[in-house]
Amino acid sequence: MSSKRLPTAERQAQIANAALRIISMQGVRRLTSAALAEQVGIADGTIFRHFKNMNEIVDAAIALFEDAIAEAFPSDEGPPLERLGSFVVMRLALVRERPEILRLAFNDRLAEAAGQEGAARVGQMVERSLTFVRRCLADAQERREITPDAPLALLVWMVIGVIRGAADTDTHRAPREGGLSNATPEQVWASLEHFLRSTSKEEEHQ
Amino acid sequence: MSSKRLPTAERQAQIANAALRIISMQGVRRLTSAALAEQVGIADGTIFRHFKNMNEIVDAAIALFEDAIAEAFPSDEGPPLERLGSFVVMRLALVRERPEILRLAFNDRLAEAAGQEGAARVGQMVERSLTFVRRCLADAQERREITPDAPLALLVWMVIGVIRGAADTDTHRAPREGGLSNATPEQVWASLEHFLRSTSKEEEHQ
Amino acid sequence: MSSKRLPTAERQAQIANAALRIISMQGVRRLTSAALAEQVGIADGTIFRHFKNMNEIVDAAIALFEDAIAEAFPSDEGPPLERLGSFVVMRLALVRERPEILRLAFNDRLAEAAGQEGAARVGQMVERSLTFVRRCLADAQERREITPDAPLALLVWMVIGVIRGAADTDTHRAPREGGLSNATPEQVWASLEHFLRSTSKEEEHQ
Amino acid sequence: MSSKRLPTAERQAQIANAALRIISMQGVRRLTSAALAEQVGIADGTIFRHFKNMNEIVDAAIALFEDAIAEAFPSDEGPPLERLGSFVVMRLALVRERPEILRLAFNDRLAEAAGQEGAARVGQMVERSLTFVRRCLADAQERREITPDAPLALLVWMVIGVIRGAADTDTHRAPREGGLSNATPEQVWASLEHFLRSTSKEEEHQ
DNA sequence: CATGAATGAGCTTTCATTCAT
DNA sequence: AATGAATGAAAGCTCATTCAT
Repeated sequence: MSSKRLPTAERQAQIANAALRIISMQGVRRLTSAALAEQVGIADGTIFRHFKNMNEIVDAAIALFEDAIAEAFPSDEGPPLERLGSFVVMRLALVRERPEILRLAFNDRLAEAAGQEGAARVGQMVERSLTFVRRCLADAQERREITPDAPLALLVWMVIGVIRGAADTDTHRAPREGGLSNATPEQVWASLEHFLRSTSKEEEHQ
Repeated sequence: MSSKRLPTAERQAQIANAALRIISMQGVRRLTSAALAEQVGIADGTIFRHFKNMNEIVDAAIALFEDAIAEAFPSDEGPPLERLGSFVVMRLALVRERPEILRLAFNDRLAEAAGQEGAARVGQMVERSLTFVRRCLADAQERREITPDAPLALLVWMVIGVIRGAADTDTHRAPREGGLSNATPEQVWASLEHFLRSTSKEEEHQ
Repeated sequence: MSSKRLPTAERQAQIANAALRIISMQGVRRLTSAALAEQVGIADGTIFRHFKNMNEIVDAAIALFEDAIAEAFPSDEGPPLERLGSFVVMRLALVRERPEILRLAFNDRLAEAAGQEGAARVGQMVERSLTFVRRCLADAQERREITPDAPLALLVWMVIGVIRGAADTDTHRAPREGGLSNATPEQVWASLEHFLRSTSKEEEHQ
Repeated sequence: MSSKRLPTAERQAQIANAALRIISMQGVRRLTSAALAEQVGIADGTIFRHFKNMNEIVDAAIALFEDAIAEAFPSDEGPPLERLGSFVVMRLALVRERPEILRLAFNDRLAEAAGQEGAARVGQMVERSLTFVRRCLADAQERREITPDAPLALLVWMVIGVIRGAADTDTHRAPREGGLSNATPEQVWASLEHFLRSTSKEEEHQ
């Protein structure tokens, strides 16, 4: 898959990506130095010219994951439901483009391969996403754009649930009637937003 | 952890349970015959008097999982939102009582340890749950108990998202302000139901 | 294969016979306590109620072998070719009736399973047979019943070769044209004797 | 017993040879990866960089056996007793030079270690040898160089018996009076040929 | 006597890691 | 930088042997 004598930086990237791919497609148990070497197209011993040991490879894979997630955060400015919309759309796009990334977030695989410290890093990114969503929703509730009497956590779970569902559907399962697999991220968000907003109308009418 | 000379059936149950626990708490890579033996309190060789090999242990663990999930299905009778309510409450209760079970469903760990065939079995239980939820929601939409213009898949993901969220919150993370960790399953469902129903009121007013 | 609560002596015989059978039909590597137990129809632990350990089982099997061989020795009296004839006929009969016995003699399997001391015992029985044949042939040479200028060892090997050949043919291979598999032991000996004697005629004619 | 860092091909040869040696000198049960590694002078894990598993090691050993036997076949041309003479001499030489080879042929050890398929391969080489001898003898009978009224199978067994006897004598037992251990292969064949031919003279005289 | 659960040593195999080439 | 042979520590599994029931 790869030729000879690349600079370490490039090889490191190849290896980290291969690790991410293997973990998310075949599982942690298959993440072996031999499997990595084969994917990258080098001899197994060569792996350790570029990384001190397997832990550092998983660290590098986590870094890739962190970067990808970090890029999929919209700005903190603007009206809450707009911020949330950007977030959802970006995440759904990420699901489509790099399905392996989000599969890891909802799935302790990377964490497992990474041990204590790595698990914490993955957990932090997840936490940061939850916090982002929570803040948007809290603001929206305050502005009465969505119903304020639904517990915040419930709303967060529902929004995150949609992203998870999309991640699962895209990767595991065949498209299904009533599914949203061929809806664009924007269409999905439109439906979700409409649904969230609709709950507040009721209050106004009261 | 255990006394001596138990009948095979009992040991098998102990071992399968230990496997479930290890996979869900420590990850597939830690599911070793030594770890199992230690948890059960027997020597490692003894494991294989009770199971032919590790695969069969994972199979047994999957069977436990299947049984637990199968028991957490309510009847198919009755009004849709009532059925859905029972389902959600049962699943949330399962999350509280046996947190390791649902962590597996949302988490390819068991599947990974189990290979092709085992993965399929886990997938089927998940699918069956999704189908149950989808049917309840479709019926509710038909009866106009919830808004009919939200895509069905979206609703399914939101409901499932709540269960997943509960599963994650309960196990991974410290309770948090705005969380629902100390709400009872019934309270969580009440909020969720209120929220779902509120969306249909709007239509009536139009 | 067997019922419950037999006296030790009987079980010992069953077990030793089973060992002989397994070694000669399936090979030393398959001689395990579990395999023995299964053949005899008892639980594996029970084996060691009747024998202290596997070595003693092999010893007992060797004893069976020794007895069978010892019984297949004719008297030392009489004209040499007659003695030799009895010997050959008895051995060929043994090949037919209990093929596993002679397969072991020509085959270090028992010896291998038995270690140093057991190997020596098997070797002794073989030696005793060789010596018997050698003596008959030497006497016959002296009496000019067979040619005296063939080296004795050569004659011994040829006679033993016939017995080995019969042992192999009977067990391994399908009967073949030109074979002797359906000749009686007596017929085989008649041919062999005729052949041996024929070599001496020549001398007489000189 | 060996230095470090040899190319795989060489190590494979070393390992296969060691396997052959161990099987024939110590028995199948002693053919363990540890024993092989020790003989070759490497660590046990290293064995499996050169062979996928023990089966393949036994296969390689069988290949060595096959090659050695195949080389010890003379041409099919020429007068039958001359062909047979070459065969016998070559085999006796093989016995002297590489005693482990022929011990395997007369001994199911390799076959046992090799399972079904391997056993068949060993059996074929044996069969091929028997066929060669049978054909020589049949031709010789037709030409009246040896007596035509001895059953062919009997003659085959006697000739093969001489080779077996030599193989056994050389390896197992101390040289003995009346033995042929210090006769050259050519001398043994001379005696054997003389003996075989002598049987036909008789007929001429009749 | 018989059973079968338990043990622990030993075997095959895998794998991260090192290092001579 | 790259290779691939070598290492040694597990991991999975087998088996003789013990012993509570």
